[in-house]
Formats: sequence, structure tokens, C-alpha cells
Amino acid sequence: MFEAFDENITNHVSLSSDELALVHQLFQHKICRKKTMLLNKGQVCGFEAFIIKGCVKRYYIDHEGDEVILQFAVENWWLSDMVSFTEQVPSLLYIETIEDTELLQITFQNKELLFKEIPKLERVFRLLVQRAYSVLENRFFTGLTASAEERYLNFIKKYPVLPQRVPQYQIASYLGITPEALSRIRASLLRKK
Amino acid sequence: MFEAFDENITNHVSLSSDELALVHQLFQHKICRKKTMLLNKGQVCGFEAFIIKGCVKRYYIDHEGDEVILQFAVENWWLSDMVSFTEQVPSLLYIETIEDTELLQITFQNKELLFKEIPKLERVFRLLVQRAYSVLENRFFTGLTASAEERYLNFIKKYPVLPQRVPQYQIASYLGITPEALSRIRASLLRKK
DNA sequence: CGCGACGTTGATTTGCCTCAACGATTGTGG
DNA sequence: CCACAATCGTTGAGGCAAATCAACGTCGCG
Repeated sequence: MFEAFDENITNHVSLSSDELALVHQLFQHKICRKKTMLLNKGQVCGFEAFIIKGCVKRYYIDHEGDEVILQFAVENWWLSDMVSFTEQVPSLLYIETIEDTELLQITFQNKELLFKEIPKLERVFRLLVQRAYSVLENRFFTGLTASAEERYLNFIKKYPVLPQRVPQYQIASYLGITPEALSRIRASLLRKK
Repeated sequence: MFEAFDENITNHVSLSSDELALVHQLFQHKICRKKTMLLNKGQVCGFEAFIIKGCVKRYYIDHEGDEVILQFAVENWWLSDMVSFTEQVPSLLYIETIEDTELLQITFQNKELLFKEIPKLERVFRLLVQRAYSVLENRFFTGLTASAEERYLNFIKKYPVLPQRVPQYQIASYLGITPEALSRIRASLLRKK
């Protein structure tokens, strides 16, 4: 159960078996069905989680009442509302499972405790945040210049499994376009081939 | 010279005067004229800097040869190409001063040294990265849904000084629109009032 | 079966881009 | 000090990508 998780952490820093045991102890194993709300707008995000299995979306509701999907997260991804979690303020976002999902999650207090016991983990999590920042910045500037078609091609290249796991209108939302537009893009790509 | 800088750091963690002295020693004071290139595409970003005075832009050149501005940074902001700096890989970006600018900057080696000497600073920089992440995520999702006019209104509300310090076509670039479009938006806003 | 969720397709509209021309301002060399 | 160019912002005309609105087919499920 912990293999990928351990690897993800010891990638960045080596831990004694005692230390690793403490880590395991502070992360709680959780299983939930699809369509479970893990976080609602207005709640303080109480967890940071590593996804062992499943698929999750993170989104907000815009002023017209539509879902805008910021992120899909699958196996071996970290999941949280970083803003809400680290600053312990109410979230603006929703987090919801798309499939039955298995997580390892830690609370804010336990994460603080973990840092106190094993300070070198500060480094690991700083690197994780930096990585997340890079990914976001990349996505941001392809979003600024690329056309919808390019963004879609980019998406399926980067996440080839997601189209099979996520309904198309949610992918459209992630790409920042309407479902109709995505449908037409796909049709036009088929015609080209 | 160090007031705002010190405050920015001791906000998150308290330091002894010895520790603070070490920090000061490892950050180098630098002054440069406007239009100085601080980073070129292809270089490994050698610094992380705190802006004491001045204004800087961070941008890349798109496939049509146009500047796309990702960030303006002014007094009391941190500045770096985080991806390039932390992973020590060649940058895709340019960083250039818009005004005469005064910086406190640290090298990669010295930052590592700093962390080794004062591990609790890992925490400070983790929090800084997280803050940067929040800002970016916010900007990202207003970019996904908001119209150009909304983005502009947002911008002047958030950074009321920048329109006086930065030419309008660069603001347009930052907002992801053409200078013409921004000009029209401004004209239309004036008409409304 | 019948209903709702999802994807497709068509017609129309719209927000922003592109291209082009034109003032206003600033800087520069003669 | 003026002539000239360069830079910047504005305005107009036309075009295009994607949004909106609407209708329809298909599939899975209570």
C-alpha cells in the first residue's frame, strides 16, 4: 500500500525505518466512493493527501453557476487545496472524487508535528510545492497563447488515460472551453487524419 | 536597507541576531539600471532576489516573436525563475528591469548553505513558494473565466501603481490581450462613467 | 419503458485579433 | 532649436475562433 508513497518521499530525502514508521503512522488510510465531496467551499481544507488509487477533481463554481475544473488528480498525485490547508482559511474550492478512490491523508496538526519530529521533511514538501508551481506555471502560459485545439492536444498527450476516465464535458471545463467547442475540435481532428 | 527584507523573513520565523547577520551576509546587494537583463533564455537562473526598489518584468517570447509577460515585480516582492533556479536547469524565460532597480540576491549555493546553517529557513521559503502558488492559481482561474475587461479591472484594483509605471502595451501582454483591445476597453470604461 | 445525462451538429452572435492609418509625445542628430 | 524618426496609444474595418442557443440521437439506469 505504501510503496509508491514511500518512493515519492524518499526520492527527495532518506529516512530511517523509525522515521518512516512515524510518517506511516501520521498518514491515515481512507477509501471513498465516487462522487464523494472531500472538500466544500467555505470549509477549511483539513487534509493533504496522496492518491493511491482513483481519480479526483478540484474545481470552483463561477458566477454563472458552472463548474470550472482546475485539476484532475490520479494515482501518485498529491491532493489538497493548498491555500486553504496551509493558511487554514475557508476554501473557495470543491474537491470531489470521480471514481472510487483510495487515499493517504494527513491533517494540518499532524503535518506540523511531522515537521517538528523530522525537520528534513520541510525540504521534501518545499520541493513538492515547487514542482506543483512549475506545472501550474507551464499550464498557465500555454493557456495564455495556445489555441483550444493545441491545449486539447497537449492535454491528451500529457494525460492519455484521462479521456477514458473522465466525461468529455469535464475535460472541456478543464481546458476552459465549452463542451460544444471540444466536440467540434475532436470532429475536426478526426477529419484531418 | 534591510528593513522590509528582514520583516518579510521574520514574519514567518524568529531569528537571533547572529542568524540574521548570516542571512545578510549571504544576500548580495545589487543595483542595476533600467533595461538590464537579469536572466536570458537558456541560462540557468543564478539568483533568487528580493526587490528593495524598482520594477521588473518576467516574460517569454512566443512562437511569433512577441513578449508574453508573466509577472511584474516591484518593491518587497521576490523574484526568480523558480523552475530554473531550484532545479538548476536552463530557463525558458527572460527577466528584465523596467526601472532602475535595487535588489538583494542570493545564489543557489549560498541558499543551500543557508538552509544547512539555519534549517528553519526551509520553512520560510516553503511558505513563500506556497504564497506564490496561491497567487498564480488565483490569477490562473480568473484568466480561465473572466473577460478581458474583468481581468483589466482586476489588475488595476490589485496593482493600482503599475499602470503609472509600466507602458500600456506591456500590461496588455500581461493580461493576454493585444494593445488595441486594451485601448478599446479603457475607452469603453471611460464612456460608461 | 421513460427519463436524464451526455455528446453531436447547426445557426447565429460576440469578443477579441489582425491589419492599417493616424495623432501625440519623446528623443536625437544636424 | 528645429526636423525627423521612433515609440506609444487610439480608432476603424474586416475576419475568425469560440460562445450561445437550440434541436436531436444515444446510452445507461431507476
